[in-house]
Amino acid sequence: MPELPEVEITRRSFAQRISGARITAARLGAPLRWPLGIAPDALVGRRVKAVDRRGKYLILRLSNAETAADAGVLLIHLGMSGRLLFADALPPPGPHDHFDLHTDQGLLRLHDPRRFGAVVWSPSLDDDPARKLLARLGVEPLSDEFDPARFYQALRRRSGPIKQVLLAGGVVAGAGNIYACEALFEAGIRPDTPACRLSRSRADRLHAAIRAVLARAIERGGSTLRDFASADGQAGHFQLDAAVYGRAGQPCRRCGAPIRLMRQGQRSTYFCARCQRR
DNA sequence: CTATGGACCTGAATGC
DNA sequence: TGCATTCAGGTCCATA
Repeated sequence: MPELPEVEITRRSFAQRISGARITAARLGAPLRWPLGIAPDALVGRRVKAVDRRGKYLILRLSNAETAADAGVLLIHLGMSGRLLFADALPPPGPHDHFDLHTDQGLLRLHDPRRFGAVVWSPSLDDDPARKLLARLGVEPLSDEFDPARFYQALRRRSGPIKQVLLAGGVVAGAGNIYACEALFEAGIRPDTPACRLSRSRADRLHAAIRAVLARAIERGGSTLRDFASADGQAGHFQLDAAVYGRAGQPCRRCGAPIRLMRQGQRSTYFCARCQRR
């Protein structure tokens, strides 16, 4: 479900409301992608200081309720079908509700039918398992660290198709299947172009397109393809703006040629063969 | 080191 | 109607 914009929208929808909350209980459901790494009861008495984001991970920073000392982090990943809810009260957990964090300011729940998501406790971001999970992520696309010259240099070292390089997230984090397709359309680049063959000026266009597409998607509240909603239940609207994603056979909004669909590494890639060139 | 394919899991949509 | 197949917003791991 969630790429960077959906994760960021989710973060914004409950970060303020949960900030400072004292954990009163925690419950696990069916196993997720990785084990929690701590007994749920051991979380009781800690506070949620802040909610940050790195790539597609949410980071709940915990502190000891009495001493205010740092008390680890909870990394939350939504996988393909995950979604968070945060409310004063929620119905009893159903078969797809795999993590409940009860606090004195509300109940945070992870709902994830496919269970590719995860909730992982780590002593700090610099310790495993958080360190290991975050180590492979590329730069944050909306930060100053993402700059055109370094982006171009990083692409020169990759021979794979640019779409798959973006999806892998090792160069720049956060673009998934929707936004990788959309950014490549906006930059006029065919998704199967070898990353190392992009000129500096085309890499610059792609750099700008990635930023613009992700920023616009956040403004629109993310994409709701089937069931995405923020932690307070708001659906997103970016899917209505999509130029190529999910539009196979429909006319390109720019030139009218039919949008094409191809497989790249067992993922669907949508593109306009007239507007996007190698 | 990089690139590729398989694995994980459930539910909805499609095809015969 | 029923059953099999395909596809879905991610990413880790083994293999070459």
